Amino acid sequence: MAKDDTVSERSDEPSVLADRLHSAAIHLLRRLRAEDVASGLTAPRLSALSVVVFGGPLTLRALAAAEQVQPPTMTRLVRTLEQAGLVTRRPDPGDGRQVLIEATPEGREILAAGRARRTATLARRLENLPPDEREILGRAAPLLERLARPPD
Amino acid sequence: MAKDDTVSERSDEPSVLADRLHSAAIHLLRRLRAEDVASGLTAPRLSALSVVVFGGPLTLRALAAAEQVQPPTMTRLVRTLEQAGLVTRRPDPGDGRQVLIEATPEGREILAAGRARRTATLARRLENLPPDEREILGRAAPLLERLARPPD
DNA sequence: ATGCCTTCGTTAGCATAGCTAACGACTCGT
DNA sequence: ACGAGTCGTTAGCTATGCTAACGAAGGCAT
Repeated sequence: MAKDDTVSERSDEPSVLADRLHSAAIHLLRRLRAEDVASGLTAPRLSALSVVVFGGPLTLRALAAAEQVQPPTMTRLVRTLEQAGLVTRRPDPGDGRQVLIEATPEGREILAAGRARRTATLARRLENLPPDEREILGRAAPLLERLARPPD
Repeated sequence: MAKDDTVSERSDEPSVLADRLHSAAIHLLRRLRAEDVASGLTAPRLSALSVVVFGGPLTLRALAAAEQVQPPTMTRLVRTLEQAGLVTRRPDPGDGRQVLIEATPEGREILAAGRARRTATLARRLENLPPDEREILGRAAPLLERLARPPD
């Protein structure tokens, strides 16, 4: 192997790059799980709540699609958020089948606090990064989000 | 909010960047889950197998630490890999408490095939990316892996 | 050499989060 | 008005994470 491939290896081969991004995603999430527990909001809950807070009222199906999860999974997720008083559910006035999910003021507060606590560790380490490396990550973030989105 | 912040927002604020990286990691993994199922190897199994294949024989505890998971979780993970014939477990000759985990030839084959299948979708999309964007991701991958590692 | 303390891996039991299948309620087009 | 399609839920399964508790093995001091 190359002498200093630990950090500097520049995976130009797409399949290798894909693999490394995938591996990095797994380990990054495991790394943050501890903070999740402390905040009382697990990763999926926090992620879903975030969409509800910033995405305004939306139907359960839309929320499930946004989170790339099947509807039953989102039903359960929303129920726990509702029981915690972070979101409300009300029937759509125009279509009785649909349910509109909206964040409560408390949900918005909790989200802000939870996000802060959860990303504190990561943010601290980002602050200690050299500016050029932080710059790279700053540009990579939108690309990663795009990669995670459905094909079109 | 800004009009076109969906993709182009350049999160310079560390806490915002941390949050976006976290969100991207969640969605990226959900995106790849379908391929996981098809390959018969879930994300944690594939990740652990990868460490065993490339990290040579190692103890269960070391593997758990490498995967940032508690020992009981790794015990179960290894058992399923062993039942699938992808790894072997043998007692450490020098220390009867420890167990050495090693990949079988079949494990190496399956890993290669599984990784290929799993990352195929992602790799295909990476190939379609403009060279400059792929370059950014190529440089970001090692940084992300470093971020996910324990402090020091 | 004996005993205590630590370390390793396992078992047991719990919570969460994903999925599919099946179903009732509702809408809509004909 | 009725049949087809859509929405959300329930039921039930699997996988993955955790902590607590335990037995087996090693290490060290006396």
